[in-house]
Amino acid sequence: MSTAEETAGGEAQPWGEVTPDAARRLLLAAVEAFAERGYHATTTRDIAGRAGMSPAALYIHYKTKEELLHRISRIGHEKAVEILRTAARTEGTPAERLADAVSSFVRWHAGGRTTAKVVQYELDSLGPDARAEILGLRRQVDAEVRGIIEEGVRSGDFDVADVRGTTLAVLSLCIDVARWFNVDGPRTPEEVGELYADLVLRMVGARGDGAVRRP
Amino acid sequence: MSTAEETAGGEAQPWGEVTPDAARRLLLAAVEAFAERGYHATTTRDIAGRAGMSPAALYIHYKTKEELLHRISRIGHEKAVEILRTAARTEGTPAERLADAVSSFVRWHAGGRTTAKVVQYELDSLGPDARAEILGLRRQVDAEVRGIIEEGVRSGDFDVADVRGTTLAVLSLCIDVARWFNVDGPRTPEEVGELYADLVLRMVGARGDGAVRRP
DNA sequence: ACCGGCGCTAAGCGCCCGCTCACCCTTGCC
DNA sequence: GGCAAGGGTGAGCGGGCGCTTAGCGCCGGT
Repeated sequence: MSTAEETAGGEAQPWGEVTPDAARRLLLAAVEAFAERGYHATTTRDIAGRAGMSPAALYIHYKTKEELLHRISRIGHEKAVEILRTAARTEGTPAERLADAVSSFVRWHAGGRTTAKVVQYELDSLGPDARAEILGLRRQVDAEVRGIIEEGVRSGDFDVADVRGTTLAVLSLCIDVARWFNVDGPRTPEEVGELYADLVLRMVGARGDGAVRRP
Repeated sequence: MSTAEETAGGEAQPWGEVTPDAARRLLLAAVEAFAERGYHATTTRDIAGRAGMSPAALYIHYKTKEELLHRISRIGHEKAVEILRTAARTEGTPAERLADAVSSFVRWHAGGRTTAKVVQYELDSLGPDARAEILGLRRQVDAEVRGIIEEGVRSGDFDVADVRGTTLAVLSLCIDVARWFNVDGPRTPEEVGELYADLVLRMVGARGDGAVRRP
């Protein structure tokens, strides 16, 4: 009713749901710092400083430094599940849905590289409980992609020998974008998304898509 | 002349070239600790403890904690270049050489996951000079794979629209194995290597390999 | 038998970490 | 205007960090 809830276009700004404004600024500062230097190398003083506050202010909104990472990780993973679920539920052939899933997932990793890096690579910095919770979300991510591939195999659109292994490889390819993508590099997130969608369609042996393969 | 220099089989034990025995034990302990907890979360006391020595002993063989990471990273990257160079220089079709490069590179990441994790994911923990040196080795890694793909395109064996982007994707796929591979999981490094070689041949549109694609 | 030197340790220095606490402004309600 | 409440601050705590230093035991050479 009040502020910043609209998801009109599709992405809007990602952290609209974090409600006290100071808490959001702190979270955003933490994302930047964690992405640049890693969780363990980031100090609470650094996070507070980036948010324009004193070190003590952090502990009004978050119990510990780890809670910051936990919150970031959960929100990020929920977004990832949402992206893949949306692609999986649209209408179209398995090939179209897989291409949609891969290109939007890659766009998210490339465009929001800062967030994605923290979400994908700082999992081990969480304690056992938080870690276990996040692993549940990762299983959902895997299940969405595997579902599309399985359906393509059943319908004969895909030719895949090892469905679980190929699913893993497809996700791995998308996730690793967060490691190497460079905002100042030669490619836009959209271009990488398209390239990767083509590559993945080839990986699953999709008929009649991507490259010229019609006799 | 004296000890442990033979590379007979191909891999032997990886750290044979680190000469004072205590220095090698420290390096091995550092690899384990960095892989488990990350560079910044690892203490020099932990490294020395794993090697069965006092904290001060570390500084007899290494100037700083960062020098340990630097040494590990350089040795690992040199091994990576060597693996790819060997595959690129063998005789055979581009498809055979690419499959060889991918499967052996993946085997290295999966089998030596501990080392590979440190080598591939702790680059940013190095200082600017060491980082720049390692980036040079990474450029060699990229060049080896790109060379094979370019040759396959020239000979008409491969069908690739974006050579640089595809090279990046192939390497990315292999490297990310170090993140997810689980020694207690269902796949051996050899199996993953074969699966990935097939997937990569499909990515480059190789004719007459891997899956049934003959009319 | 002596001894120089190397590999190693016990102790500890100075620093900065995550986090706490006592207190202070601002704001909104009566 | 009084005042409770909540967001914010300055100072600082206990502790663990990377790294140093003084000195000890062992070992090969003569």
